[in-house]
Amino acid sequence: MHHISKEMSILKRKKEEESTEQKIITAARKLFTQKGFDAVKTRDIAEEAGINLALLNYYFRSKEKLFEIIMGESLETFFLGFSNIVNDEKTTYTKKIEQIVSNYIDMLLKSPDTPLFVMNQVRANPKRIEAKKIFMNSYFMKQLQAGIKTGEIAPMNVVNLMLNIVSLSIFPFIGRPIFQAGEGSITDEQFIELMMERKKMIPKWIEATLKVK
Amino acid sequence: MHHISKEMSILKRKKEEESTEQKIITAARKLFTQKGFDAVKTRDIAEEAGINLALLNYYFRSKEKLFEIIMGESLETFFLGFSNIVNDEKTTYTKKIEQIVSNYIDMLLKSPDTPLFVMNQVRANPKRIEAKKIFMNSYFMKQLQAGIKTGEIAPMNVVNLMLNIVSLSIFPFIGRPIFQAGEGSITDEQFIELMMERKKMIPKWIEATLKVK
DNA sequence: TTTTGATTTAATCAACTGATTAAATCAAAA
DNA sequence: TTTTGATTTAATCAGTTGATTAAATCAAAA
Repeated sequence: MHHISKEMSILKRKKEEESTEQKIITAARKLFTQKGFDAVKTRDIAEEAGINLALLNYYFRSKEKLFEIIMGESLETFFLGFSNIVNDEKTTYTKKIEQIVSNYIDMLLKSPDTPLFVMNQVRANPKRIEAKKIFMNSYFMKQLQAGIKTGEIAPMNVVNLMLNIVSLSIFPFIGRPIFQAGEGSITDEQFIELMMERKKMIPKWIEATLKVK
Repeated sequence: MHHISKEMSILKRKKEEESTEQKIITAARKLFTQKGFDAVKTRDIAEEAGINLALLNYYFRSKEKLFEIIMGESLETFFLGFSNIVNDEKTTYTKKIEQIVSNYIDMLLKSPDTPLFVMNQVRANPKRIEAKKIFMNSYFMKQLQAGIKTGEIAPMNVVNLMLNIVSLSIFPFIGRPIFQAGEGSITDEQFIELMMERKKMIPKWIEATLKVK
């Protein structure tokens, strides 16, 4: 019964700084991505959002409901851009490699906790993610196979190629806490700088592997 | 008081299949690495170990205590082999690259959940891990810099080189649930086969990147 | 057989947690 | 001013969870 009024309120609250719904989602996203589902308490979310527990359940019926929203967002962030790039028929495969790398590194510089969060949740609750299918049926895939046929690319398992591109782009963000732990470690600025360099270099490195027999 | 008798029992129980302590640790390792600290209940561990809750607390005073043991094991698994390889003064840097890759892929084929587990825990509770220090002070490092000086290796940030080696080796295991989700996905056997191929190829790919300017 | 320590059973605790409810408050629209 | 909906406060509930305890059982050593 309470929830009918909710929808109407959204229309009313026109251009305020941030709606209560958004405050809750923002807080939930921060905590869920940082600590995972089980480690986060609904009371923590309410506090982080600057509201109270009752209101949280007034907007989102349950912790699970709220979580699913965050999860959906993250999956979209993670796969949507990829899908668009890889199916563009106007770009060369070389250009696509650059775009995939740029896309991931830029995104991860903004949301560094996303990959660990996504990997955890996918493992805990195997979703219908068709990452491999997207790649296998992509225009990018056809371009690569054409390149192999002409000899421009050395024969190789294209799945391994794809693994290489995403590994080099994503892993540094997953392993970040390890490189940044301890004394003589990297500052945040140095890490960003390093990733910017990788953004330039990964496509070149990948190109080099395409010549390896 | 109960815990004094525990130590003595270890001496007694000579060559039985598996001590109760070990059964508990094995169960805890399985569950913790699969699901993380918060998602695992002490009752789950007891059940998985085939004993009861009271006995679990009789051996290990608390869930935390038990967790620290598993965590320590995992960190050791993850970094000890690496440290040995990288400081061997008798092998070439090329050989070291092969060994690092082999070491990680072999280990991860046995314990696929370790990296995600370690990354999660390190982030949640930043430990004094000196991964970067180990690498920076290693003999491997000196060999690389010597190679750059002679021009055998193109000038590059050695941290990026290290990142490349571990990214290519480890990430496929972290991303595994994604590649294996959905319909037209890879079987376990195919995944292992793919990793065996990577074990051969990654050193070659890395070699290729060493020539990139 | 007696004794000792390992293990189980079962009950209990206190704290936490997700969720709900009713009443009060508040701000803004009508 | 009245009304309406958003939000708070405070209390409560039931289920979970980590942990402890006492008594019973069991197996093997002494």
